[in-house]
Amino acid sequence: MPERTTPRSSYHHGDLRAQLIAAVAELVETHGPDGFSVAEAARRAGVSSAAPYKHFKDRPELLRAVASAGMDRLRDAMETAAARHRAGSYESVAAIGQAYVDFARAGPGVFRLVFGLTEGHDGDPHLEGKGAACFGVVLRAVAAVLERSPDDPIVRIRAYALWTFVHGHSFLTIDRKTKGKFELQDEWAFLMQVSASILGGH
Amino acid sequence: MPERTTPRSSYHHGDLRAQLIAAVAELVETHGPDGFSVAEAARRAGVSSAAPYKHFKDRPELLRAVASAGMDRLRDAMETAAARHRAGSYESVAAIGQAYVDFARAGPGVFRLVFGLTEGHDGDPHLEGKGAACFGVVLRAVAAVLERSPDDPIVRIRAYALWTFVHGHSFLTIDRKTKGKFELQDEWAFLMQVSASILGGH
DNA sequence: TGTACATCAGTGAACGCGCGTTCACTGATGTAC
DNA sequence: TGTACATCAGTGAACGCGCGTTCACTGATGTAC
Repeated sequence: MPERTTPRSSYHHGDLRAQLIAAVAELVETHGPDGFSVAEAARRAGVSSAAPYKHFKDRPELLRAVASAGMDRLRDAMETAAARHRAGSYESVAAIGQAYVDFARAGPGVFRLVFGLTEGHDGDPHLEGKGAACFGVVLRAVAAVLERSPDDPIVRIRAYALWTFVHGHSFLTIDRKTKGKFELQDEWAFLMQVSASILGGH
Repeated sequence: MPERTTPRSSYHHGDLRAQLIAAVAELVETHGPDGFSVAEAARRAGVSSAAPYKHFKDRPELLRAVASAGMDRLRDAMETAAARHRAGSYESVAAIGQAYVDFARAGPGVFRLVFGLTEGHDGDPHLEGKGAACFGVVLRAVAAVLERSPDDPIVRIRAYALWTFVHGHSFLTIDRKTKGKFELQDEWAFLMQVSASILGGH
């Protein structure tokens, strides 16, 4: 449906920037991280193909904005999930993992984009900062479980192992690589079990 | 360097199919899974832009061939790595993981392609079969450690957990998401430790 | 061994297409007086 | 409250580009006799 959802009443749009980001996110979902065009995004926002350039310098900048917005939503989801459980519980850690996987499943294209944007624009400090914020959520949860500082190397390596694991599960899930090999019955139990086996050992 | 490496002597090329696959693999490394064109691949092989169509129906078929070749190399690397250690040892499992990570690091673009080709051409049975073969390598190694059948659900879930973990580490590594968060000192020790903690529990 | 011919793997020119981006423009908005 | 004007966020036409794919073709190769 390449129609804009809310027809514009006035000459000025008022919300174009956000709507372009949303349109690109949709396109990325259906056509992959490179399968969008500025033109198509403009079309979906009900605007001429030149309009986006009032808000974004060029195509890459628009794409980065989409990734950035995705990172924000991810961190938000992780924090909300963690807050629903007692700090220091395995559940709080598993819940972060579950939020992560759910985020990936809800928008595989944006998920891939968020983590695959290394191509070309390596080391955008803005994006890197947001990525670090996400890891911070995991770090604090793990620190609470282990009753250690988030800066403790042990906390860091365990947090990384957990992240790695959830990240891999997310990717394999959205890429349907589990098909025919392995059918996961109870994802929550799986997350709890692996969290425990990574955090439980000494 | 968009030059072909071995200048063609005769009118017939003799090795075009393989050389196109190699050229696309290179392009995918530098420009991402969608950043290649049939035209550029032909140019690199020193051939007219129509020539590839003698070997591949269309662009997607060429891309699938690249993914397929990548899968072959990956399975090969895993099998070779496993064979270097005693069957049933943690080392054999960690070695498979190391081969996997090394493969990803050696060609991040192709690695991403191999696992991200879900877009559009879902469920290519040929590719799915090769994926299953890769998982089979892990499955057999884990079965040997646990002294159980590869069909045992416990073996399957542990193998999946391991795969997940190595897959995630591979992605985070090639996407440089570890930068500033966590510097892995000894990857082999890391792989051994996590293998043990996933396989060692009961 | 020589020749006729079918087949194969290339050529190169051409097509239509959609894209990214620029440009001079114009309608709407907000603010200073 | 009214008006002049700067600024902002759009328009729409145009550009050059490279791509995917097709087509009629041709040179090289292998095989049957």
